[in-house]
Amino acid sequence: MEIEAIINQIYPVPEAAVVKLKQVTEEVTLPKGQILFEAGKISRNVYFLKKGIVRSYKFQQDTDVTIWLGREGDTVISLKNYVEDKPAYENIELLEDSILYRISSSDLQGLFNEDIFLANWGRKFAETELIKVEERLIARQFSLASDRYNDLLRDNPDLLQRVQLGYIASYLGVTQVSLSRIRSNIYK
Amino acid sequence: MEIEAIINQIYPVPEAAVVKLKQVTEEVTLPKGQILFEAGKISRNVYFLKKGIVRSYKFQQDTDVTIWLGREGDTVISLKNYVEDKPAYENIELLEDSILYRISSSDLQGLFNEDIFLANWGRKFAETELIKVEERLIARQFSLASDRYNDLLRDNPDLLQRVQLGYIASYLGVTQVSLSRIRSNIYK
DNA sequence: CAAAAAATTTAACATAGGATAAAAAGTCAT
DNA sequence: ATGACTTTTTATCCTATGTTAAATTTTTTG
Repeated sequence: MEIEAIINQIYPVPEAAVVKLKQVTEEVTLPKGQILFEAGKISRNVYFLKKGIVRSYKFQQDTDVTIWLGREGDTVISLKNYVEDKPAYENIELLEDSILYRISSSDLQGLFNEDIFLANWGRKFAETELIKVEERLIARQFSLASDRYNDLLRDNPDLLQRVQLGYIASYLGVTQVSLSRIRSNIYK
Repeated sequence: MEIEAIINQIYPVPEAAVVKLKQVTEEVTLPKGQILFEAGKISRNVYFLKKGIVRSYKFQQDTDVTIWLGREGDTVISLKNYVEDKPAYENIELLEDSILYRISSSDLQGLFNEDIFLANWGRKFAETELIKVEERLIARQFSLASDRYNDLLRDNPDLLQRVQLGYIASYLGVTQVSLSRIRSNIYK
């Protein structure tokens, strides 16, 4: 997915704004396993995924919980870095060899303060992500793990192909064993 | 809490921008029980809470789940209305007689497109809310209901005073009965 | 202030999903 | 291909939390 398409899919902006963004964007190819963000550290970068898949996870109390999965066209940031300039609470790694567009946070910040279209573009990005996360929080409350699995299967079948089940499990909010049970249809 | 303080607490903006916002702001006093947003409907307003308390909730499968609780200084919006101009999925009601600042979405939208400071202010608002929701989602995974209750007790003791426990329960992601058990310290 | 209504707690029982461990299946390197 | 390692499934047992209903307590209202 090309950078221009990614930008306009988040929120359409005039060509001039796209050009400004492209000027500070660098394309990088990185191998599977590469860590983009590390818990406890500050990274001054933002990425867009041209090709590949990415996992954000948190390690706590001996468990590894997947917070988010990203694919082509998604924006990869560590919220604490991006919003508050503070150390990340999560790790973000590449699950496949990937091609990414990289922008430094300070360049992006500079553009936000200088171009109103980009400022509104950044606003839309955060707003859209906000809805997604709120919907996930609500789904945890209203639906069974098996329903959440079936929803994922319906809406994002490719994720299930490309991401190992242990990661999917905690993304859905259950243990791997439990997800395995769900899949084998003990329930339903 | 005065409108100027609310605005600058979200993200500081120049006085000129505050003035623009204030020009389109109206102060309204509304009684307890008043519905600000209704599921399935579009409302073209945004509110800031000067005084009072507010609850956002969703009714589904015979259960009423509290999504969010707001108090003095908080911004009250329906995400689907605000971001996508679509019908709300939640209801939002006043839990106390309240005083609010009201702005029409179209006025706000107009300011976002005209004033870069306000556009970035709107961006910061969404970003900050995004972090809060993501942290709640993560807490659901890592902590027991009793821990989440104790965290709320520590960080927001006033909410527990002002909001009935049935609402608090689903906000924490448990049933009222379960919260009652937690409080009576069967656990811990 | 008494009656009615609403909110909270308590009790008894049920279950989705967690924990641990072992078996099976799949992947990778030599 | 063969063995080593990783991932997924299966099995057993267990617990936090759900469900329903009844008993209290608190709040509201005539």
